[in-house]
Amino acid sequence: MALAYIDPIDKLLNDAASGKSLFKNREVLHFTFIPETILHRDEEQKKVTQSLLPLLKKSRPSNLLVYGKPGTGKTLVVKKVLNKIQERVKEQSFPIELVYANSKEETTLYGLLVKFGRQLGLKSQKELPSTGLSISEVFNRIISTIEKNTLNTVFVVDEIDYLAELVSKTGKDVFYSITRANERLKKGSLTLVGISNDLTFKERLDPRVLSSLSEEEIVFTNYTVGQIKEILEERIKTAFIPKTIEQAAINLCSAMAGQEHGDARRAIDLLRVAGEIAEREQADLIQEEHIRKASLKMEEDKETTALNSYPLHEKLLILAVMKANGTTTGEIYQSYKNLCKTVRQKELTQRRITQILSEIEMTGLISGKIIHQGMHGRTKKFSLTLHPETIKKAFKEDLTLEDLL
DNA sequence: CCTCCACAGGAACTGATGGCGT
DNA sequence: ACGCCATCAGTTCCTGTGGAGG
Repeated sequence: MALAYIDPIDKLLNDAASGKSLFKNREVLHFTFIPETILHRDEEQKKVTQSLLPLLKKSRPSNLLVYGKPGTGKTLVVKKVLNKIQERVKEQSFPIELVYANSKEETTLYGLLVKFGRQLGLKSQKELPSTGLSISEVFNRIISTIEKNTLNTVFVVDEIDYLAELVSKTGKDVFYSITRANERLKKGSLTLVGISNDLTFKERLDPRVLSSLSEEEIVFTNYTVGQIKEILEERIKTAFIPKTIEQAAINLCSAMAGQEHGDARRAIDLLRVAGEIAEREQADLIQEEHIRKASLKMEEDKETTALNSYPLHEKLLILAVMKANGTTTGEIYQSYKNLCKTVRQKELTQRRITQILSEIEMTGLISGKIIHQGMHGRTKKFSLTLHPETIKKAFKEDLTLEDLL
């Protein structure tokens, strides 16, 4: 007699296969995927194109600075325009070389320059080692390749404010070198397109750099809730099978993203995650409820990955903050020292701890507030902004922290 | 009005890492 | 083999500070 055993794996696989998919083309819901239509950005597209027009005539356009909050399509528009121009010029003997780098992804100035160099054809370690050279040497090599091949280069620096930070930290004049590189070039040219989220970052820049960097400026305005809705609907047409998503869900999704400074990327992500959740639940309609779940999930995922990516002492500190919730640096430090003792770790100095605390604060996992207690001195009070359960769950895998939970 | 607390947070430095050019 | 360069985590030393309590 056959056993009435149903393999749980088979069951899940069967269910998944029989359950219908809500997606027609999931790819469309990734913001990086460049769609044919970028809605509500005609003005900006025009402006960007206009300022880069000189490239067609083999001359160097002004350096360009593009501002806008996250998810306003800045990067998309810039990339699209440049790609089109590049295509146009392909047949001509004066090619445009397009290099793109996101300063946020590169932790160092050196890394950023290397990334540029790589895209310009300095592929091998020999031509451009990933470490060991001085920054000016890397820069010289980049310049000489441009010259050698007579390239019209366009450097797109995303999140240029981060780069500005890096530069100021090391005290190097790279910006200045880049913006004035054209004076050194006998052949070829170099145009800088900076993209920034921070409208105030200019003020922190060296005035000499500023004058040549921001020859032209374009500001991307935030999307309104209505515009986000239209963008979503456009994507939904290609991404989902018709009639799988409730109108109310779309409204909620655009409203949620709209409140957060009109971030279209977030809205699209939200929709995708909601779709995935609905699919897993075998629902055949995406409803408001799924959007809410998706929002929660994304929030939690973000927190968990952030927590897990911290090194040991940062984790210990978060635990210390958790144990001594809502208390001062001094108390947290005590608590932290105890934790160190139990896991047999050498404790760091208080100076370092304050630094780490403010680093963690920046990511938003904890929040701090400076308080003055008169003759009891000045201190900072920290408290968790997330659920202790989330932390416990995230740290469970870390063996060194096992017995602290 | 002055004092003095309990830290905040800047600056400069160290030591390790990793890899260059010569 | 040697000096050099960039970077990172961490340390040492430091100056600055709002207001309760004298």
